[in-house]
Amino acid sequence: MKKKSIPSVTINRLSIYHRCLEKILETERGEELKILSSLKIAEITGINSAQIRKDLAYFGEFGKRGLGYPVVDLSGELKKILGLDKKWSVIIAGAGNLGKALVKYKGFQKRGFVIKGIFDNNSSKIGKRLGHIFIYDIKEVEKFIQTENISIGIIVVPADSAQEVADRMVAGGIKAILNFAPIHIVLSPEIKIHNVDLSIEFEGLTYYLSLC
Amino acid sequence: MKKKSIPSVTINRLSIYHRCLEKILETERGEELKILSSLKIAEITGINSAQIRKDLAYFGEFGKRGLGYPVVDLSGELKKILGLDKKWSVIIAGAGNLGKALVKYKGFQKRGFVIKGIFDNNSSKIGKRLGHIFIYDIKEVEKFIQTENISIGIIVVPADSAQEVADRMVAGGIKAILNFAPIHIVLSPEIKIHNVDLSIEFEGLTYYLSLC
DNA sequence: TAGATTGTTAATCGATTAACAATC
DNA sequence: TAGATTGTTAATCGATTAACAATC
Repeated sequence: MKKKSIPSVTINRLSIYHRCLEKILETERGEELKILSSLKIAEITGINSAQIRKDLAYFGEFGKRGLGYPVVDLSGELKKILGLDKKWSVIIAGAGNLGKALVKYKGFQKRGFVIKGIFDNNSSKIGKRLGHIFIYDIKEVEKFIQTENISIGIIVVPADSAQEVADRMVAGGIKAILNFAPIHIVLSPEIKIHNVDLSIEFEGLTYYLSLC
Repeated sequence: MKKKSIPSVTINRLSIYHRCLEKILETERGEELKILSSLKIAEITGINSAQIRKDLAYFGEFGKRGLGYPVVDLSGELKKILGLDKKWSVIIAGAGNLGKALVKYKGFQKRGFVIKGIFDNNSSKIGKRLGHIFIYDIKEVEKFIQTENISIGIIVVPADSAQEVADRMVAGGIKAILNFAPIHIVLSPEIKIHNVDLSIEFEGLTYYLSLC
């Protein structure tokens, strides 16, 4: 709860720093790399070292001058800042291929995300399971969010129904949405929405290839 | 081949404009919306209208003053700019869940992307198919890229092997990579690489949720 | 202490947006 | 013509990076 608001790119980079440190803790069994300079982190992540120090300075003084940042401590601090010290309940709207891939995605458990249910409007899917997760009728999503205390909704439905699904989620009380549907969803500003748009990524590449 | 280099966020937004226009052409059967003002596009996409005009102005004068932008013409121009008037051959490295979802992803055909092969190092997968696409040994990827003239490689292997796979792709002559592995891949600068990082997106949401 | 690296300020860079003359 | 919207300039905003005093 800082005064000056923190750029969202900074938060994105905190994720990268955190992952970098976690990896070091996993592999190098603690001994050698007790401490890491911003220059060393820069080398691993490809991010400018001044940027790293500035990003971290938004949240406190985690470093030791002349030495660097203690790996264990900083990793723990970042974990707390990013809310990865808590468990988060998640639902997925859309029992398609991408929904399936997300259900099986290993990174979720690792970060304390628990997928509580999948929702779809296709009656041939409702009542079945995807992985080990039950598929419910999308009409039940509002009630489910309330009773199961869901924090995060993932939208992997077609663009046409994405706005409607998002509205349902918000009506149920969801606070954050990750949207994979290629459409601009409008919600009241206190709901956090992030968009992942694969087409944009691909078309950035084809634009570049066309120049050659 | 413009002189002043164009911001990559501008290219991303061109994708959004293009998609917006295509959708209008699909739904409104041509009649009413022959022309669209930047203000109207702004309304649909959520992007500032001055921004839209500026983005388009990098590439030419597509609008009619007093009226707006002709939908069909502008859509065609954007299609050309983004290289979507050509076919692009693609390979996927990693026959996991995400690879599977990508193989089945409808948006590919629509944009002229043709998936020519999938590559993995798991001998129990090699020789089988994912969807209708054959799975090859990752060791053959260099040769395959050369002989099949592949332009785009998609990396959906674990972080540990991503750099190695990328190096192989580049050795084969690939020019653009879309990387889903959560690691910083280093390549010579003429190779275009875009990263899609799901963890970062999620952790942006949990950071926000933790503030509440 | 001398050497190294942080935390932070100031300079730079680049992107967004407002404003308006040009013009359909 | 009068009204509307583009294309473009100028102003604003914000993010990145260099530089360095503070300090371990």
